[in-house]
Amino acid sequence: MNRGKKAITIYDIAEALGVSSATVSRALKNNKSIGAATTKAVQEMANRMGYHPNKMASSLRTKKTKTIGVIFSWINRPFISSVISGIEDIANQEGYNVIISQSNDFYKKEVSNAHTLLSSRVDGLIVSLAMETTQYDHFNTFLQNNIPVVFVDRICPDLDTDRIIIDNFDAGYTATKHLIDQGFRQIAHLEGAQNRLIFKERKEGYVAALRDHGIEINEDLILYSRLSYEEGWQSMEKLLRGKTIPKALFCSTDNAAIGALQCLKSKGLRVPHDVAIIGFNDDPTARIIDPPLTTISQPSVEMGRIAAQQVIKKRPYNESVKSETIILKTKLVIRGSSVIEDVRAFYP
Amino acid sequence: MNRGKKAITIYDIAEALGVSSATVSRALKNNKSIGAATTKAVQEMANRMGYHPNKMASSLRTKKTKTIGVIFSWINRPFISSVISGIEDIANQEGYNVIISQSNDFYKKEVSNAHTLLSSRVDGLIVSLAMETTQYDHFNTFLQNNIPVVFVDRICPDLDTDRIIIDNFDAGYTATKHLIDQGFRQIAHLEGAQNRLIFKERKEGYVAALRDHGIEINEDLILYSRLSYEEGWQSMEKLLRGKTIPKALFCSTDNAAIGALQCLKSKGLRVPHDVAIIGFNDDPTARIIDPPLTTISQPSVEMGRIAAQQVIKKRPYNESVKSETIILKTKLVIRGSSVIEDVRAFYP
DNA sequence: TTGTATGCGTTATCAC
DNA sequence: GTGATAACGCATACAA
Repeated sequence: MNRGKKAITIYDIAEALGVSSATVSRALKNNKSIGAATTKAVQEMANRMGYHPNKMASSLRTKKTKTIGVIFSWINRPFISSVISGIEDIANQEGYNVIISQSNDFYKKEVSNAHTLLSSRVDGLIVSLAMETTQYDHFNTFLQNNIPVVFVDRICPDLDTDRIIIDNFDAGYTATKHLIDQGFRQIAHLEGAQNRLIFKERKEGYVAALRDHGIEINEDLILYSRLSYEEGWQSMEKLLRGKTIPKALFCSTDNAAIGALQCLKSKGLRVPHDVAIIGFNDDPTARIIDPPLTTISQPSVEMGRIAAQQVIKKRPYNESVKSETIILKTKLVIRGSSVIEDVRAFYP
Repeated sequence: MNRGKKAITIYDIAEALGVSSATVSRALKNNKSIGAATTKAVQEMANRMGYHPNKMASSLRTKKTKTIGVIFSWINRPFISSVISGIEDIANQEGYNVIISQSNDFYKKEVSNAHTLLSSRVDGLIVSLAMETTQYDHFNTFLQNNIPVVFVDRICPDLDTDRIIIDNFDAGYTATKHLIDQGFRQIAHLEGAQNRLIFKERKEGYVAALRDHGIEINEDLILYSRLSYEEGWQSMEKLLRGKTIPKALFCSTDNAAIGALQCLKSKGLRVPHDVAIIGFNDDPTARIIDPPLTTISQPSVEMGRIAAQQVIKKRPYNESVKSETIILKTKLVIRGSSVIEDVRAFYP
């Protein structure tokens, strides 16, 4: 089988059956104007001949591609790959394809990805912004052409589009309050890039919780980084060298929290007895580390599903609803890293 | 901006410039038969008008979609999402789109995904088989139509296609030998579905290593499961209730290994002193758990990159090379879970 | 209930 | 160098 046989078209089926291509086209879509017998004959023949409809041709004609474009920073991160899994789930159910691209947190790559997806004439776009991005022109063409854009997690405050998010302020507040409730008052925070709303709001929640409980904000206890494992470790070292060593720590990612935790362990300090820790995301590592990490869990797969549903079910803009912001619930998962009486359960 | 303006075409540019659409088409592709001045004018106008080429039309005409289809079991797993990240990386570099679908380890979904991707007329296919799959007809159409199919990790032994794999036998052998070298002789194994080659070969490596060192195979020490965290835990419990309690354990996934490890810890047993453990994959959890898990690491991102390169660069079948099997190196990452003199480093 | 004819936006084959 | 035109495979308005 050396030469590629060329793909079967509706014309081939039509010829084999002695009917017109129009009839075949209709019969394949179960158009009721076609007789039951013909319809059956066409579909059987299509099967027998190994027909696979050409999506390009159909899309060109109907101007619908049944394709969702996706742009995320990195797809190999627990939270993000779960969101994508959710997107793919619904898309598949609804007969949509998903084209995935990653920005690697670069503005330029995000723009280029957006252009590519525009050329692919996606029917909708799901985006979580790159760390760098502060300009949003590359999404305008989508909006102008009435292609629904849904932001997930790292949203765009300036654009009036659908958004699927969690209440990051509330989550930050809850996490910090939990530490306060355990009796801690010197509470540090590892913050992320403040031009991304999620990190800004988590920090604001932290600050508000302290304020509400009469605890003064100590800027020395707030450290900025990109919140990787390594940076979590380094930040902890910096904190340990500081004037006031915190008794507790709220981190805006699990990675940073776990880095900090390992740093403490490496120096013979105990968690939570010397420093209590809370992370953010509930990555698989969180329940595995010893002590297991208290953290904020987000419904990642669900976020993806909802995002896909929004894109697919989206009403046209000229109806009453212009854009929707859907806020999902988070959960404070309390584990050993923040609670002194260590009732730690190994089993999930 | 309520009504969607319809997308710009080469005709719009042609009209604006008073040239023909053919000239525009050529100029946009930097065809040298077009004068430098015209070319420049066209490209500038295209930019100014916000032109984005319609991929559907172009694909229909050229019969090339510049799209790679991908089928994996689940995309939210560390190893797999890294492979995909690698694929996307190269694809992006080469101007290809990536359409992702997951089989959820179901045969039926894999077949349906394959059909969808066929309809999308992907220029190539990258697959890692579902757990269930034992029939491979759904890939034949691709091969007959000369669409390159590359299997990654979970390959198809019956189909003559490109493959990107690791030497699972060697890895299983190396892992087991490492345990033997530490002085262990009662070594158990948690195996996966034997109809997937990767698990079969890992087990065969384990068996061979034991044989080569004069250790008898004890079938009671070989337990089958789907190798999840929970199943790893349960398998460990079963082993602990057995006649001969193993001194060491080689698991075909990190998840199972970590489940087993946590089970031991929950019962007050110590790793590696009571039971030494080795996993497989080097998931992020492996270096985080206490003690850190000795495991086999695979170059996951690299596997993805190579798979994408194979798909894109693929020579036509009528040249001399028909198919290639690329075997990548694995590495035994030795950590605290398998070595008694616990020189454990917390820092990566 | 079915057939005919046209166009979707590109590219490629001719011709000039 | 550039222009006219056909063709890719499908869906649909209009006829019959």
